[in-house]
Amino acid sequence: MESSPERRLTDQGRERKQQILDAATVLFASRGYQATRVADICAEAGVAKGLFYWYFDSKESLFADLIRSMRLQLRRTQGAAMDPSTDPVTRLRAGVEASVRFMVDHAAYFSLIESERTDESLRPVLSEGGEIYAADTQRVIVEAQRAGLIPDYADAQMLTLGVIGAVSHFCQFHRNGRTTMSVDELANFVAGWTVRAVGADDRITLGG
Amino acid sequence: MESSPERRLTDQGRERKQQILDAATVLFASRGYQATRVADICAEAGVAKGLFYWYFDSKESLFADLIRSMRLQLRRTQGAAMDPSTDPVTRLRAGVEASVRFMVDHAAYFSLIESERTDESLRPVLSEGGEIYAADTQRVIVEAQRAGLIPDYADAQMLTLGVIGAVSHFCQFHRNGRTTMSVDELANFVAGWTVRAVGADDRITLGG
DNA sequence: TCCAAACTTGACCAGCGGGTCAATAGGCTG
DNA sequence: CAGCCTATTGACCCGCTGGTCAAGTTTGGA
Repeated sequence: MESSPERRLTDQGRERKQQILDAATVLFASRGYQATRVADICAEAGVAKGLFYWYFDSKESLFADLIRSMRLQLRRTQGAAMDPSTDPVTRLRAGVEASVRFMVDHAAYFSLIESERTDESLRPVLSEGGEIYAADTQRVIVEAQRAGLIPDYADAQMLTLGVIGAVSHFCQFHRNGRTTMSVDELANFVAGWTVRAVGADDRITLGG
Repeated sequence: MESSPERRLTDQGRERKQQILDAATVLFASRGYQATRVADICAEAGVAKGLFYWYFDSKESLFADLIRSMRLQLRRTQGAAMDPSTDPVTRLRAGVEASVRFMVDHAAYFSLIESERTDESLRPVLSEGGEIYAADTQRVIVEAQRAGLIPDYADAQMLTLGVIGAVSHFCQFHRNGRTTMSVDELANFVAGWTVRAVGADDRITLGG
């Protein structure tokens, strides 16, 4: 019931908190949120159960912490990915590749998000972001359509959904071991896939 | 502990069982498997708790029933949609459209599958199929590659994953209300998307 | 009409799991 | 050293939930 808004954590305290956070990440990712017991987290972190509630208000609050911290990281990384001086299709390609790499690197996080997407009690935390990515992507696509690089017979919004979905799905397959491609190959393949799907394919002289 | 392999169900019995199945479907879809209590299912179905265990061995066994029956239906539907006398790309298109329609029609089921994908205890049941579906799709793609309708610069397996992923994520977006397309529009759009992504695009005279 | 099997009920049970708490140790500051 | 705050423990609590059971009702068939 404690854990007031501001409580001074010593170095050791911060370390312990992170330790619990890490343990939770691992377990959440492999079993999902619901199926992971607070006792499991504590065991994994090697601390007593009471300590969990010294650092977190509840299991759910820890989850929220986790998600928020990840989103921060993702936005930072993504921002650096696309060179604004290049044409929109190139940027789209670069963005997709960067996203794939990031998602593969942080597989545990994304596995977690994926699995708890429909959990009612967690929905607010999960949906509070996400639209941002969509907006970023859609902007590039619209720009490409204006430049005539993507035919506009399809709704930009649908194309955006497709791109986002493709990235997340291919990464999911990669996590599940359904493909053994290296990260580089995967990133390249997904980029090609989305560019083609979006109708911006510039292959003309491609062959077997 | 009962529910022997063979027990004669009367008409009323079958009806009741279906009733419970239906109630479970609704609740699972909206709250997920873990968060749905057996008591909730019984309340929704309007029967006493004991009756649940007259028709099912356990909560998990009911879940398995649900998944298996749905997979059967999907495969039947898809098979019926693809006319073997047509070329592989046309068949791919038809299969995708049929799948989209089916998934939209049975949104509740697929929402369920999506949400419980990473649940450890449910993984066996969930993954036991799926490969069949993938194999069906991959066969068509390979055929198309052999016929020269799809360039073979890409691995057929990856293209297959892409198709399956696209169908399921577009349907997911539809369930979540991220798109307001009608089913017909959606099916058509997804078919176009996958055909393009796979590299079998035959648009030449398409315009705005 | 009568038996057995199908069906239906709701009280009950056992264990699990999130959360609490009192007690204790350790460390910083005056 | 005294006082206070952080840190840490593990036993304990209690509500919830999957599953059981004994008892009763209905149905189908001989």
